[in-house]
Amino acid sequence: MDQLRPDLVPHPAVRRLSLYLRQLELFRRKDRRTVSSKQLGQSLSFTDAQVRKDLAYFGQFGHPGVGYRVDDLIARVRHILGTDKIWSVLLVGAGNLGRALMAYNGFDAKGFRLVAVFDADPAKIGKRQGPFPGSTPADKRSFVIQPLSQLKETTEKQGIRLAILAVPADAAQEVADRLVEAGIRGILNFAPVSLNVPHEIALNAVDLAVQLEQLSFLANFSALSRPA
Amino acid sequence: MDQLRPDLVPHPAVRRLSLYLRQLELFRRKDRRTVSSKQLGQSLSFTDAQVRKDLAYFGQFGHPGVGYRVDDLIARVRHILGTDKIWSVLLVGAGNLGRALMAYNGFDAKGFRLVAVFDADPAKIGKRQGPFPGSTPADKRSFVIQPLSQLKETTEKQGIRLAILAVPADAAQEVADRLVEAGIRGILNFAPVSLNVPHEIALNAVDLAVQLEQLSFLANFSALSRPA
DNA sequence: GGATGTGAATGCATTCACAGCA
DNA sequence: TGCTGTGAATGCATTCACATCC
Repeated sequence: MDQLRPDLVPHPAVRRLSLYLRQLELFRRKDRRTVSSKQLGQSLSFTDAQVRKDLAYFGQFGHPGVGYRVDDLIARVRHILGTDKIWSVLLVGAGNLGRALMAYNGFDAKGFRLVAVFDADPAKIGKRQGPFPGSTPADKRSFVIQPLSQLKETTEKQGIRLAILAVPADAAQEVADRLVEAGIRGILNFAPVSLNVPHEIALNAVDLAVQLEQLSFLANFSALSRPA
Repeated sequence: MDQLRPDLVPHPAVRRLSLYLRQLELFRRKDRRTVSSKQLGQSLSFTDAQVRKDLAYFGQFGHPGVGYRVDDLIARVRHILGTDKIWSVLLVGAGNLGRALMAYNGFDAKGFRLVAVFDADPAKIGKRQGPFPGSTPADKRSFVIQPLSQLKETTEKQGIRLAILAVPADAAQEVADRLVEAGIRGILNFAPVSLNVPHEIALNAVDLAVQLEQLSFLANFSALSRPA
């Protein structure tokens, strides 16, 4: 696995790997010990062959006649995805979405920890956000909003490698540049713009409008293309 | 265009169509009158051939020697995506993410309008959320949280066809079932679970963990696979 | 010259189908 | 028998390359 050449792996396969992990964790919560490619596939509407092929890109994890041991496969997939270690993550943008992300407490279980929050607005800088209602008693985290000028220092000091970008569209590219400059290795962009970053920086985007437009397109025609 | 068979169109092409639209609107704001497939492609890191092929799935919109008229192409793409009309959208889940979505005011410009919000929590029902700071003066919208029991009635009365699902994972499937029952045609799911819905219902999912895991995978190897 | 639209060629990803193992 | 892992076959999507038009 450590000799894995990730550029030989189909991108869609990596995406599905995350979904397999999510389902496996669900199976484990239900105390399932093993799962077959068929069962795992069905739970996600993929074929069994797809599941086996995807997993086989990364190694031989299964047991013929038995399936995959749930615990074991979870550990393997986490290792492949790199989430068997904890990633420190920073957030830029303490607006509405930013606050929702600060309040979200599903990060830790997935191997991510939000450790710093930045914003350009002087009115917000230095203010403390949180702790948030609904967070577990053990997890009364809160964040002091930092100015962008501290991006590099904080990133280096805290060994942060991933960033979530939740700023207005017209600020996004500039912030992205500064993130790269600060040494960030991957950016999750929620701003509705296409960012330019050096090719060695991992980039992922979530655009609400794009998502809704897909639905709009499909929903317009679902009546027609219904077979039954 | 109205005779378009959307099942003949590659799914990735539809996704890119949304991105083209976003870029076109950007070009228009900069008062560009026409744009070539090459320019449009470059702005998104696609090839010019990709852009032309994608657009050609839907019709002949370009002018040889000139390119595409920005205004015209925007109108065409909107029509294809179905966002030349306004879609009423409902939201289920008035938690942190739900609140961020209520406060978001980019919906209207894209052809969507959030018109109703539901939650299962009796403590929230009947309460008014908003208006939200940062919204334009003309747009002081607010929402009275409705109980799920009103899902069907509200959906029908207001002609709502799309839903955004922002509830905890363990409630998501049940809510999805009720949305389908209420006559919803498309669901955007933010809960980290795989939903089962009838195939004629359009479904799109955004899972924060999945997004971050992709970055984690890529960032782990970006140092290795750097060519320069 | 500068651009589109599009068949043909290529390249990827998915699916099939089966040998081999528990 | 039940299931994995995997080459071979298929099916999609992307890219090429060029006829066509302004």
